[in-house]
Amino acid sequence: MKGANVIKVLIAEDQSLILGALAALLDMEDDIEVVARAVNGKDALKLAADTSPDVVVTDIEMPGMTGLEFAQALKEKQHPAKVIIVTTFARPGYLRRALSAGVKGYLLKDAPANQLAEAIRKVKDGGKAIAPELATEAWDADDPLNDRERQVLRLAGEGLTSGDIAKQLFLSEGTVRNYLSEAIGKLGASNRIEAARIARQKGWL
Amino acid sequence: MKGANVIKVLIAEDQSLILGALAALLDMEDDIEVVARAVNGKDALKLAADTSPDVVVTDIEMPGMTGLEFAQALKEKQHPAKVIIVTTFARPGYLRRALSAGVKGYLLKDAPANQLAEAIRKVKDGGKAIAPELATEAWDADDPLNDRERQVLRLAGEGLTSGDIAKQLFLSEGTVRNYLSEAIGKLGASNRIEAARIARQKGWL
DNA sequence: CCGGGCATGTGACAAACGTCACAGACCGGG
DNA sequence: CCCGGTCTGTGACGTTTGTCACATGCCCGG
Repeated sequence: MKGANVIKVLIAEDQSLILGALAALLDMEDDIEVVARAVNGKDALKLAADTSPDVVVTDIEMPGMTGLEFAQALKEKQHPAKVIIVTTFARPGYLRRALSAGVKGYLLKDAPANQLAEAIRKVKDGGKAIAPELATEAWDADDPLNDRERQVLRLAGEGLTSGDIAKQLFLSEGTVRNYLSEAIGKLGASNRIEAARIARQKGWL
Repeated sequence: MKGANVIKVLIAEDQSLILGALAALLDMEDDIEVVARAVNGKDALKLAADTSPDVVVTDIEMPGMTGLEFAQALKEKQHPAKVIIVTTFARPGYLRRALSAGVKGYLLKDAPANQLAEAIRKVKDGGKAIAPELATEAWDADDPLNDRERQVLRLAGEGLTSGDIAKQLFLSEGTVRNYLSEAIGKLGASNRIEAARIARQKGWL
């Protein structure tokens, strides 16, 4: 549990207070050493190259580059570090995207505090650590929206009218209404507001 | 910095991982001792009575009883503990409600990690600790909504139709439309969706 | 008791929304 | 080449939304 056997960890988290607190939590473990901290994905990418951590712990929602994009980038660079996502959001869509980015762990912020260290050890040894409440329902539904529907729905969720959306996407208003109608149908909603809410909650944005 | 001079702290935070991490962070300080932890406002209230902490650090958004309601309750019981709010949300409405509940500190989760301990010491000594980015803009706008408008707008933001809202609140549909129209006007929005978005973002729910 | 707020309801109207059937354009595979 | 998708647009239709003027009832202070 010492010397060369220490697990080197990089933490990425945009809320500094949480970042510091997580670091303090992990530093209490004998076999874990926090070798670097980053407040966004870009910094994390650079620091990962410099400090070659064994495991990266990252949030998802960060300004600039999200944790998911960061994991994707690490994978493309064939960096050997294992990635663990720690997030507030139990959204199946997030987990799916995370897994296809090669992420090895996905924990929720309301998991017990000791699970983080456990997950790090497990992942370091080649295992996986997925939050149990998500492991099962991850595959309950695929994102049924296509790109246009997603774009239109996102803008509708901001409060734009069909006409506004049409102008922004260079479509006719009728077409926008058609896409919205499609999306509402696919999501089982009864209007654009509910549809946007559902899509957001599932992580389909 | 030891013995009777240690500051006794209670932490309330619904995300266990963050709760544990914050506790670890504070336990590193010689003059601070975490005497209790709670994952919601109700537990916090009971533990505050049992352990008589000097300072309570609490999140706002927790299931059941929010941090703001908790602060209010502590004040009504005339409990001597000072309250520090730690939250993600820089919403003027929240800060205002917090201050009128007698809260002594209001920090954002993206503040530097060492500020929490600093804030605790400051508040313990009778001072205040308000996140600087909020201190100024706290008074830029008052919540213009009345209770009915708030209720109606909240439901509208969920995607309910005017008719649904009317049934739920035992109002006529026309009245619901009137309240919505009022709210939309007051908030400078152009439809219910935008109005809900604005109100949510300002912390007026 | 009166007057003025406030909460609630009504009716009417234009605008926006949601649905549907359908049509042209394009693109790829057989 | 034609056939089948997918994307986009149109027109029509009934429904919901947003706005406004106005009515009713209720309570509180003078």
